[in-house]
Amino acid sequence: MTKLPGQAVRGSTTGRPVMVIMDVLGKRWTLRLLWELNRQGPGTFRELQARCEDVSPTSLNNRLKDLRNLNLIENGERGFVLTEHGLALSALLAPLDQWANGWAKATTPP
Amino acid sequence: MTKLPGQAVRGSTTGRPVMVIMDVLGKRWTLRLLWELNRQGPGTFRELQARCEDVSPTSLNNRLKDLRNLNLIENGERGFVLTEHGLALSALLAPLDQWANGWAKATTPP
DNA sequence: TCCTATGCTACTAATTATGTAGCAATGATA
DNA sequence: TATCATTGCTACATAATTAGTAGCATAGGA
Repeated sequence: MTKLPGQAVRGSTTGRPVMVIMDVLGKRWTLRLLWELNRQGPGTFRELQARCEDVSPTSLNNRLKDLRNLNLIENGERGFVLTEHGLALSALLAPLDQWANGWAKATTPP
Repeated sequence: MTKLPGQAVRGSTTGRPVMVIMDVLGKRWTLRLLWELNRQGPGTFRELQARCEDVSPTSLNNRLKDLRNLNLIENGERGFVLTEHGLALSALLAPLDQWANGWAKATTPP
């Protein structure tokens, strides 16, 4: 199910790590989950469901499985937590916010 | 079809720009396309298809539509080109490569 | 006129996501 | 001890998205 580094993914037979990560980031809710875990910290299953405005449990569970298999999150005391790697990855996403604001301002009429 | 900034997307009714962009980035091939356009420059429809290891024309066309509607790519002389905003966005993705290599090294056994 | 390359569409099949209901396990409460 | 609430999670049916194959219309060059 979850594709690990070294394994082929859709669009890349090489298994190059960046291709593997782009494959999971290209699944629905993955980016959002990393975003929420980074911004609001650890959360339980149902908390995360609420933060993502009622993502279905099926989808949430699948994404959590993916992230766990890839060593990006783990089960902690207070629910699901970013690992060291997950934290670093989600930190890379932080500049997206500022970029998006400038982009939206220039792209859409007021 | 394509959701513009200010419009509700799955998981966010606010239309916040960062949510809108995470919605499209969460569709298959979006990240990969930005990646390829940034790394290898502009390309024709069929070139991009090849770079993405034979993505179906249906999917490619849908993603190109999305990116065009969002002012991230445009049709230039040599095919599809990143706009100013698209270039800035894809530049944000560049650190993913280095991160992924470190992550894979630590995550998977040799 | 023929050939090539362009972007792109129709159509069907496969994969993935959603929505609803609810389960088993754990721990607190009464 | 018998509830009760919360935990992570699953079953199942439906809907939406993606993929694969074939091919079209247009434009340009030989």
